[in-house]
Amino acid sequence: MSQLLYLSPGKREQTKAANRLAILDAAREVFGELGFEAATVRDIIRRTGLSVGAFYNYYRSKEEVFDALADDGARRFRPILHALSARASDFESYLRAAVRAYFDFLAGEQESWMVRASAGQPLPHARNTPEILAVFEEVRTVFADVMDRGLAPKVDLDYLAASCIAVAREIGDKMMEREGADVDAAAEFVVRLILGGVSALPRTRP
Amino acid sequence: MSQLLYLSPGKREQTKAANRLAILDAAREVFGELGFEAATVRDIIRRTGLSVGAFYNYYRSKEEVFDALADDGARRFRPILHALSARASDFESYLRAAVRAYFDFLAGEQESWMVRASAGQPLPHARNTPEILAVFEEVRTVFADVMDRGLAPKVDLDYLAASCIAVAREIGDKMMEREGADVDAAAEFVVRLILGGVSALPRTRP
Amino acid sequence: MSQLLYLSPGKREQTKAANRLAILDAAREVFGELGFEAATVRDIIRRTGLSVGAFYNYYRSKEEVFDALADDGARRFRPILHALSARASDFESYLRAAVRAYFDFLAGEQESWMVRASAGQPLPHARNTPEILAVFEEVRTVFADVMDRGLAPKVDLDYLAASCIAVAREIGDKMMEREGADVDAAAEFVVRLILGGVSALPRTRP
Amino acid sequence: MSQLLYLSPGKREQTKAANRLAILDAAREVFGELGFEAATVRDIIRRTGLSVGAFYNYYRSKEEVFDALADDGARRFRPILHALSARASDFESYLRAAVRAYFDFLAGEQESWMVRASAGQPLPHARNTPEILAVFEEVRTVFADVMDRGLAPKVDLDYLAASCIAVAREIGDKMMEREGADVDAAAEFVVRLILGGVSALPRTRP
DNA sequence: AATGAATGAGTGTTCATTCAT
DNA sequence: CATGAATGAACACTCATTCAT
Repeated sequence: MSQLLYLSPGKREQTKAANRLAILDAAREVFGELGFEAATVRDIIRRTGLSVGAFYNYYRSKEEVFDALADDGARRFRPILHALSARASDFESYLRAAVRAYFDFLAGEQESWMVRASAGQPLPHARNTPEILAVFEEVRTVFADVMDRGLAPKVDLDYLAASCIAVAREIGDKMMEREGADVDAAAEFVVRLILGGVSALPRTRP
Repeated sequence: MSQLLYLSPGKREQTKAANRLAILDAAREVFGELGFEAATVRDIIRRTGLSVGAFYNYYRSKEEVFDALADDGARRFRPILHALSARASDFESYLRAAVRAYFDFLAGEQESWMVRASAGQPLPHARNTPEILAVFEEVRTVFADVMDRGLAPKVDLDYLAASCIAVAREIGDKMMEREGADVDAAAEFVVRLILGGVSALPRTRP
Repeated sequence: MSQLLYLSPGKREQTKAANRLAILDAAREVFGELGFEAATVRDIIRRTGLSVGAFYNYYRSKEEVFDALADDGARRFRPILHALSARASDFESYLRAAVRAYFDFLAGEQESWMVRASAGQPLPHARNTPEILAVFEEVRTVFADVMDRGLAPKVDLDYLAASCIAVAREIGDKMMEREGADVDAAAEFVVRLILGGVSALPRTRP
Repeated sequence: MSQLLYLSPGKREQTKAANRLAILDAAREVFGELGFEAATVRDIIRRTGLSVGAFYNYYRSKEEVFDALADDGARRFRPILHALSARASDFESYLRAAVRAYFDFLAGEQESWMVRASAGQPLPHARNTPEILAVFEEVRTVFADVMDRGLAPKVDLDYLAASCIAVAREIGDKMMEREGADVDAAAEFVVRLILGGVSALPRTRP
């Protein structure tokens, strides 16, 4: 009655991985465009050509893809940041490199976002890609390290990290919204603001 | 007209106003905790002890409370900001006052938020109270004005405003999360960071 | 605290009757335009300037006004029909008079209907004014009487009455829908159809 | 593509078709008994044993089933009527055949109706199955054709068609309400009434 | 009596998730 | 493993009806 088409085990694994990735990519787009709540599982699988059922073969819930996205983002951005921090000889050059890396990451990540933004759609009610969230965590860690190594003055770490991330993120978004995003100018803006700010900040007592 | 007038409109109006406010407050909390999409009308009215129907007696839709919230926030914060900007003689004193005002506003606004934050609930998927959004708009306007009056160097207005708001917001949140929020220290941090940063920023060609 | 405006008892009764009638009239319009289900109590009282509460002072439910409407219609049409049947000397003249009376009644009743019909609105999903229903019952009774008095051949009473009513109603509606309703022509059509039909009908065995 | 094909599509398609039909049947009943507005989607699916969700798997809205019902009715009755009109050599035989066909259609359609009618339920507030509406349109068309071919005298087409339909429908209903419906007698009644009536009708000037 | 805010069951519809095929 | 129909809890919103004033 029912006929099975067998694939070589290698091929099988390959398709599995491909499907997993396809779902992840689709989810990234959809969550970016619609936000977590508004996005539906069907929105996601529609872009993959798979079936609803298949989705649940790879991820146990909508929430799980969301989280997987975070892991994925972090996994891909962390090495970049670490390499930079290892190579860094002073705070300024590290910061500049990190901001650039972040903006590039952003630009690569958010091709979908640009479509929406330039289409002037009525901004969705929710945002905050899980990837970005993960990156936040990463940045904070690296920042602590940089400070430990004496490359930056000891100021309120939590506040500074939060500020840097906030500014980078905000300017990043603003940059993306402008016609013909000028990554260099935006990065320069962020770096100078932070650098100037840090030098004026009250030192923490060790 | 056959009309009996029961003249205790005071009490009636009173409860009406109270209910309207109760719904607004509850909505502020719920939207803050859950985001617009995830928040349900029932979530809101549950905190007021009213009925579903009552909600729709006061607001025509979920969207309308959301907007009312924005109006409310803007209406209450705008005058404060305007007064400050009128009184300001230099950028530093204006900025310090504005940040303080914002933090106080935040502290008043978000008693509910603290409950949630300390309860360690499983991070909500969306945030961004409409009130905050309205304040954003206001701040940007005032900033432009301050710059026009020559109280601050002419730098990329959009980027600067966005940065200030982002930093203030982020530090504000972080401050609220800490035990025994030190408003003074937080404000000082923000002011110095911005001020130091601005002085290092590239001037825009007029 | 609460102040009562007293009216003379006469006036009081007058307003009560007026309100009762106002509700009835409004209900006639609304049911005609929207149908029973789609019509809301608020639709009705909105046209009277009264309050929701007042509605329930006069009628216990939406259904009750609907029924009251039927009673009202019957009460007003019955005497007309009876007078005609008393005066009638032969079936043809009775029928002609009755159809005319019905069409006039219809025309008077349904000024509201015409508005809707001519506005080409997308026909509502339900109709059947209770008034019409009551008239149906009345007509059947009179018909039986006419037949008993030997003014019409004895045919299947139920079927004949039903047929006459159906035709009169249908042609009445169609007539109302046409530009510049020609009551005479429509009545003549109905009368001749029925009369010609009756003469061809199989007699019932007494 | 990694694809397993379970080849028992017959059963799947079978249940799907059955469900689609079940919903249609249930909708016919419910709309007939309650009218479009009063009928709820839940009323419909309750009779199928399916879930609310299933309903929306087959029809996109309550309105869509309603329309589907019309299509269905027209689709099934049109061929019958057309065949008759093609075969007809004179008006009388055509009319008789058409009335019979209509009554048979009615009888087949409305098994559910009988249950309700005999149960003496508190008369529904609205009726008019979309199927019936569709049939109306069909009949009018065929009638025009018959008249064009000279099989019937040229009288006010609109009025005649409306009358015939009204009579047939009314007598059909009445017939169904009687114990042991006598289709022959009812049809004969209608045919004679119409035929006799038509011969007495005023001719329209061509 | 008149008023209009309060109530809550009920409506159409969506969507995450399950499960027979 | 893939599929997509089935499920039902949940949602935003409506409305007949009640009741404190």
